[in-house]
Amino acid sequence: MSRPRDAAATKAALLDAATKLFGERGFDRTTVRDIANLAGVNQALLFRYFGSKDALFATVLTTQSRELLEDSPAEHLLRNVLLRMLEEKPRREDHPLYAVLRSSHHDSAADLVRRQLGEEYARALASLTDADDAQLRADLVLAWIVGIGVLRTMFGKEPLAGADRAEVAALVTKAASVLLEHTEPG
Amino acid sequence: MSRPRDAAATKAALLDAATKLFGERGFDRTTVRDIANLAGVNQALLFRYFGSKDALFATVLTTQSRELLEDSPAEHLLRNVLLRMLEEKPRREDHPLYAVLRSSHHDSAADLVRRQLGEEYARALASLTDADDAQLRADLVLAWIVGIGVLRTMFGKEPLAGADRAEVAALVTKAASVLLEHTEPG
DNA sequence: CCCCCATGTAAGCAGTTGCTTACATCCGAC
DNA sequence: GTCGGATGTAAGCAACTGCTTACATGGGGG
Repeated sequence: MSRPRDAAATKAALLDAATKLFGERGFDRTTVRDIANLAGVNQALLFRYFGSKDALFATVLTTQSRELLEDSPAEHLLRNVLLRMLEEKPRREDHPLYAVLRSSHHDSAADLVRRQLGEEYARALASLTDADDAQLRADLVLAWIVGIGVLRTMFGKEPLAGADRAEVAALVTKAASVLLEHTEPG
Repeated sequence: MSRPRDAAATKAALLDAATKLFGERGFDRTTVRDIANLAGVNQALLFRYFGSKDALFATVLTTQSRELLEDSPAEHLLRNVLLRMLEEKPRREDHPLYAVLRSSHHDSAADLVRRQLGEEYARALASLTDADDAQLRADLVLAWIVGIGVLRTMFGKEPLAGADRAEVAALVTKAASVLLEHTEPG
């Protein structure tokens, strides 16, 4: 009884619950029992379908960011990521960055995934400039996005936390364009 | 035998070990046994002198923040803070920032860092511009500095983590000057 | 119809965690 | 000296963790 026998729905429920809890509490403070309860699923199924808590975390990160990266052409990536980060009610679970920030891992598969994500964002941003140090410039822009997320959601720093999205986005894109502009011929 | 009977030294050893480990691993991934071992102290003493792991964490943060004081002339503040954030090893006073970032819950800890960030840095940075939204601009610059620290020390993101300090500082100051410049009369 | 396996469940295992307890031992006050 | 509290030690407890196992069950293919 109880659950409909539907593996796909069960997996999805687990992934949703994990996404929410990892984003809100971080990896360590989220237990597999919490995830299973929120999903309304027996916790043994979590291991059947995802293998381990680490693997589930990795799956959460990759699926989340794939969507964002694929939906945004490079020239709009900065703005899109920024706006997502600046949403009125910061739905923490919405952005994998929050899960990453609240879970600092120096071992395990999750660390690898985090590295890959950073590379993907940086590569996309680096394509916006033809400067010699494009990669470094991209890292700096990425750092800015991360820092804004940290101050807003983890520290609640005012006035940034309560600032108007458009205003913030305008200031950041203006300043970041100094780093990401193409050199004009002539 | 073993330890000299010196409560003050024991407390100090525990506090030092806790400071180091909380900063490196965060609250959750640091165990009281780790702290006691690093301090060379029986773990029962940790509870005798600090009450609980939570209380020890709070003590670490408050103790450190009292040490955090840096006076730089406002015009050089950005550069000084930047260079400091780009140092190879984070300073002792920088640890509360990372300790909090690596520790997912602890609201009081977040309050502490927020207050420091606001009063120490943001106010000074805000004095660098006369724009209406000086505070917001200062927060954004501060967010950048924090983000750079996160990518370097927590994520080890390359090429940023291994980049030349001066080069990074040059790029950041150039882009940040867009936000912090004074409006020219006429 | 029946069999079989994908799906779901209940229970528990081994390791770790924060914290406590019961007990030695030292040292200063008297 | 000796008494008592401050200091240090060893052991263990109860709860929680990720994960596994042994077992029900239902539905689709033969």
